[in-house]
Amino acid sequence: MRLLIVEDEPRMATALQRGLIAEGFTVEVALNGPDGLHLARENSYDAIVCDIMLPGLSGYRIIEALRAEQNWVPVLVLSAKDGEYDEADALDLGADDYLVKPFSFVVLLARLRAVLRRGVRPRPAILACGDLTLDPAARAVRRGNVEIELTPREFSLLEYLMRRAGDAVSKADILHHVWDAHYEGDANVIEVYVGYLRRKIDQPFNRHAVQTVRGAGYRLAVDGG
Amino acid sequence: MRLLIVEDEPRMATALQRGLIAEGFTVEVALNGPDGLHLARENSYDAIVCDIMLPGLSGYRIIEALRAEQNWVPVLVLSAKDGEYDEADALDLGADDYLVKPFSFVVLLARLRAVLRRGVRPRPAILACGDLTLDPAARAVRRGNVEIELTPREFSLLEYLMRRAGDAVSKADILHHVWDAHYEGDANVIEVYVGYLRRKIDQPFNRHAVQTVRGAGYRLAVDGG
DNA sequence: CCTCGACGATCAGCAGACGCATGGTGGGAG
DNA sequence: CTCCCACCATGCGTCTGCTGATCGTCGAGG
Repeated sequence: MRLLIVEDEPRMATALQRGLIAEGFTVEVALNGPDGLHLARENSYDAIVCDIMLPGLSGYRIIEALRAEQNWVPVLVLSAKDGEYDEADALDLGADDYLVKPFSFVVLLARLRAVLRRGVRPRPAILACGDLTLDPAARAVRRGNVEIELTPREFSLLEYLMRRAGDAVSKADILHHVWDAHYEGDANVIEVYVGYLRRKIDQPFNRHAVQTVRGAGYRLAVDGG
Repeated sequence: MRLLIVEDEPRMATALQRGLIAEGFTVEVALNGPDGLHLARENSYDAIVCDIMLPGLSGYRIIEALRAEQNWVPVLVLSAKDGEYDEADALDLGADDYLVKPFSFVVLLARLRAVLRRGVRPRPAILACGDLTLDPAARAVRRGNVEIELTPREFSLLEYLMRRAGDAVSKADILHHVWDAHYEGDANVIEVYVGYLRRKIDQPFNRHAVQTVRGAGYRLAVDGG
């Protein structure tokens, strides 16, 4: 397992490096932001351990840049900040975990292993199908650069369909995940809401973004219609 | 997005439920370990938020049981313990994240979103015979790159034949698997539906993709006709 | 090679299921 | 009170699944 540590404080960097090497990892170290981003771009690591406060380029920007380039390497953030919004921001930018200094080495190890176990699947913080995008954290939907206003129900429905983009999703599934497990009403609500959604997210002269799969349910076009 | 909360303290459970519902999630609650495990087994959640100290069955055991059954639903653990080894244990058992009480709701949300990003996606499983492909998850059939629209019955018939491509499949088998085990009607339906299929999936100037084996049934050509 | 019977293919038609639009109701927030 | 959101009910047009009848084809035996 090959790791990159991005940490500007030399003593911390060295301590981490020693500890992780002792645990059997292959470890490289960058002492500032730009170097860290450069190394992360040029090499393929199994995970990155990254400080937030870095000279030259903050940890936030590094994660943002990597994710924008479709680089889904797991990133574990270290930070002296313990504000809840700092943590939430880092995670919503695409970090995989967040540890507040001072932290225990055992915990770091466990979290590192948890993050490594998940591997490098694409897990964008913002869902996209063609030029249709949905940001779960900001609860925002856009077609290109145009923001689309959705009601809460419409939003949940679209989010669920986008997380399963390309799959045919049955109405029972939709009812369970977007409405409620013991929802008793008519499945007709789904049809109504798909109708609402289409009016808002479809573009003229294109096919529906939400396709009907007769007898099976609905499918969100991977290219967003 | 459908969540399960397993938490024995009623006030905490209710608070979480309210907050998460307000964020647009579909939420169910279990107030003890056995109920939680039961619900997790019977239903399909997008994520589980699980306390560790539970009456009847600890959170550890729940995760362990689910993972042993190949259930990889993302689990976010909550705990009042702050011993570092507890945390390491939970993560190594297959939890996906860990929060120590008291925690910030904003952070819980962000971590939940991070955990939801990866989802559970065993993708491939696309059946192919020559350039004829069938994707059961997407409920899509194509000849080359051209999408072919099939009705539900046509689709299940083709799926069954493709899963047994190259075999001669008897009409009794087809009736059992595509129709119903105790279907009483005329076996002529099969002939009718094979006809429908051929019209849609055969290419001109080629032999039938679904070949007739006189007196025995039908066989799907391995090369797709 | 021809005949005949059994098996398979095709067709038209119908009943019911399905999906969609629309307008209406009710309840909660401001 | 007003607005908006979630949901319900109705009606319509289309599609699907199936039936029953007819037509075509294969192949064994003479």
